[in-house]
Amino acid sequence: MTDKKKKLLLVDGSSVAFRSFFGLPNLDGFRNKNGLHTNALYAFNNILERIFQTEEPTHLLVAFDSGKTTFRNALYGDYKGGRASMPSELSEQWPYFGVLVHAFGGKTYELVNYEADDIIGTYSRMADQAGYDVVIISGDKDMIQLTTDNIRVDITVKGVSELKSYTPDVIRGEYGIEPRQIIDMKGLMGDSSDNYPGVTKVGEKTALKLLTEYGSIENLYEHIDELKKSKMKENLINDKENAFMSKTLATIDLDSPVTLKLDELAVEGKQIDKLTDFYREMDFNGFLDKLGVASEDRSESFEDIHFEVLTEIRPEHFTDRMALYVEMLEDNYHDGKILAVSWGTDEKIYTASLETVLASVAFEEWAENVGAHKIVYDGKRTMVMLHYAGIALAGIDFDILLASYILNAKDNSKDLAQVAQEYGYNDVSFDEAIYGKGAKTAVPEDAILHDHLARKVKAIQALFAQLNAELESNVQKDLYYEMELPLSFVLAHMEIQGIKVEPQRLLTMKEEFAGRLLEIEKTIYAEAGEEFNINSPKQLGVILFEKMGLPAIKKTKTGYSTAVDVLEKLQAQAPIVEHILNYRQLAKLQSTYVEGLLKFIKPETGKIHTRYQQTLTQTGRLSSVDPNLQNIPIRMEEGRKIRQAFVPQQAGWKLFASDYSQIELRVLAHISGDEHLREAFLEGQDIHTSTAMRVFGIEKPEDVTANLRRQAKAVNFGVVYGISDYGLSQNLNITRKAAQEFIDRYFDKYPGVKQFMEDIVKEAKETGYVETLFHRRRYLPDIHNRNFNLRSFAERTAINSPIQGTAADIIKVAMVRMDKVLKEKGLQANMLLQVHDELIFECPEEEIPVLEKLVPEIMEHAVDLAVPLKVDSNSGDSWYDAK
DNA sequence: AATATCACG
DNA sequence: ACGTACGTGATATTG
Repeated sequence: MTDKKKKLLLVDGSSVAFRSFFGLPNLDGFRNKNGLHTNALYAFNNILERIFQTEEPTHLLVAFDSGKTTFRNALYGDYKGGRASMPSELSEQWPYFGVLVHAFGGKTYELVNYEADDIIGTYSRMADQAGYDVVIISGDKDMIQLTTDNIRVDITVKGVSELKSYTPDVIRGEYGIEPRQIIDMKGLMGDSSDNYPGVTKVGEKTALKLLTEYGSIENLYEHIDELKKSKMKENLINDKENAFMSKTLATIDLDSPVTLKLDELAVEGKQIDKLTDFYREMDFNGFLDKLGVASEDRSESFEDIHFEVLTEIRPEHFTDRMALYVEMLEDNYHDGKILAVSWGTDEKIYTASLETVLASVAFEEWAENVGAHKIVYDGKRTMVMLHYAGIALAGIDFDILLASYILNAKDNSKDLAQVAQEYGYNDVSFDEAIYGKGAKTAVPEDAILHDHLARKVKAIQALFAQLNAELESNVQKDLYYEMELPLSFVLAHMEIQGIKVEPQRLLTMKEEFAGRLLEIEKTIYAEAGEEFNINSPKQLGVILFEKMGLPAIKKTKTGYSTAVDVLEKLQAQAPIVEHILNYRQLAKLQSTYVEGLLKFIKPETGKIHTRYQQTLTQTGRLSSVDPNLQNIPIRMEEGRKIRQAFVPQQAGWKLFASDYSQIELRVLAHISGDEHLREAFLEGQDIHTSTAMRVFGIEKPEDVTANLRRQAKAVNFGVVYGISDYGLSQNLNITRKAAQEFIDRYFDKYPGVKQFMEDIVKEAKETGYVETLFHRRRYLPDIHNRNFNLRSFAERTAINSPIQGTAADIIKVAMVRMDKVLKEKGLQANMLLQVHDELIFECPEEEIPVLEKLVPEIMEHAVDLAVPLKVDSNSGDSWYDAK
């Protein structure tokens, strides 16, 4: 029986720490709860993890440089001179690298007067002689001088994400010299980062040529007379001293006075407790979860939680004010499976299986009782889930997720533990730790599941008061209680209601499109002279710009751009271009809308049930997913026909749609108070025509040509987006200079708008955030960024968000009121969809006249602005016809 | 998992 | 000089 061969892993801690820091430059993304930067520690952990797995070392030493000066400074005062000092963001992490290594069961070492290189060199030689395999990890290429048949050196490339292995053979192959000659090479070349000189004008190539011929610096200088007269020879002679000194500096000491014995470097194995403590301190939750034992281990550190698993639910299990949590793993709650339910107060928490809940009258009575107050996490989700279980949840008083989103739209994590942690509550696990992720997702045994749910309920209880108080201090209680929370109930109803879609209409289109696609495909292949994947921008680029020689107008990160604006410019040059544009358009309709929507029609009801994301956008808008019903085609007639498939749920009913006209510009007129913009709306003028008249100095509206109106419209859009000359020039296909002139003229004519833009950016810089009319906040951390791009982006965002956000607020108010009025009036009409500035209803034909009055009434008076709001309405037998 | 493209307001 | 319009989601390809 033979022992496994011993393997020593030597890590240049200082150099790998530096590489870790600069390889993961996302400083803001990696900070723990105390504000400590953790990016380098995170990357360092990754590299340790990886080399442990791939190398399986029996021994480990991580060496660090010690202090500023070493014996090399005695030799050459400027050694490593001129180096920028360590950034504070890295130095604050420095003390923790050792802690991490020790938690991994490894030793660290540093030695006064010596560099990490020398420690590593010394141990590598000791181990080599003792018959170990040795692997060295460093970011410093000088280290490859240490390679032997038993010593491999891995150098980090691209941060720390990749390692390049050096062995004597690799060095011979790459440089044509032996490892021991590396120091001669460095001696001749010098090293700019370590700041030693070498020989003037001698770089890697020359050095290698000389070494292949003469073998070493010593031998070279012995034969220096044999060299032909040249500038290089002169330099060699002049810099002889430097050459020898540099060689010495490059030479790693193999006999430094280290004190640890090889045996003492044996790996002790991961110290799970230390590692857990470390990860917890750094907030490395992903690593905690990966520890495997972590969830158990973590829950040991949790405070004990007392809860009761009920098998029979009775009225005494409920009191007035309780937290409620319903668990489901699927994102899409329209067809997921409830795993279990938990509810409780500060004193008492219960959990129960779905079966138990369904078998109980008491639960349903409590859940449906508006007077029984509930605090939840993601109320809309909870309502829809329970709806499918036959329970009409009512009485939601507070929604933790919704509140955290209002307090900071960045807090839109699905995970309760994430939100809890941000508010300093840590007694609850991340879902990933309990259920795993990806293919490994699994439901744990009941004991763990119920414990997890009980902790969630406890967290919900614990967070309520704090979040509520923060809403209060931000003056956001109205926004929350009057708008967002009631809206979440309205949205739940809309999602449950769904919209009916005729599969037959889509299937007919599918067949037609398939035929036409095939035809266009054939034409394109013929014109290209070969078959290729038209859907691949890469392959298409090769055909258009290489094979056919069309001019490449724009490039992307990965190659030629083949986007519409590019293709449109090439249209005249080759007929294939137009065919590609047609193909693209049809392929998009086919895959995303025809086939895509068909997949979402519920067979039982013939309806599509989207989900609105109420806690996602940074501006306060909703978004729609699975499927997205907010981007159904309308601009092109071809695509618009998709809307013919969207119909009322029963015969004799109609679809009814109302949309705000120019709501964002009206909002701008209000919040900027600009006199001329306000006047235009008050007088009911066509806003783009009015802008054209002012900006282009035209007297009469009838003199504004279609083209001038188009340009004015682009300027108006630009204003809302936080205009820039470049953006406008791109949009209008004009020069930057011309675009700038438009902007100057606009600001000249609308000074209130200009003032607003300046003021709002100033406000953002002072407070760090901007607000809508209803106090919805958007924080702009980049507003002070030194990076021009990031700062400019933040400035444009400061302008756009209050406008887009106020418009979003307004339609939300309208939705809440609309829902209420429909109920009060006992109408059968259902609100089905929201598309940012538009609401879509279905109703019996006879209710159409009612809606025609009622909906614009509510929408136009959702808020009182300095300009009127205007709403246009239409109805028809399909969404297509409600135009 | 990232990138390019394109659908909407 | 810097390099861009604001806000989203779905699909297909490719590394």
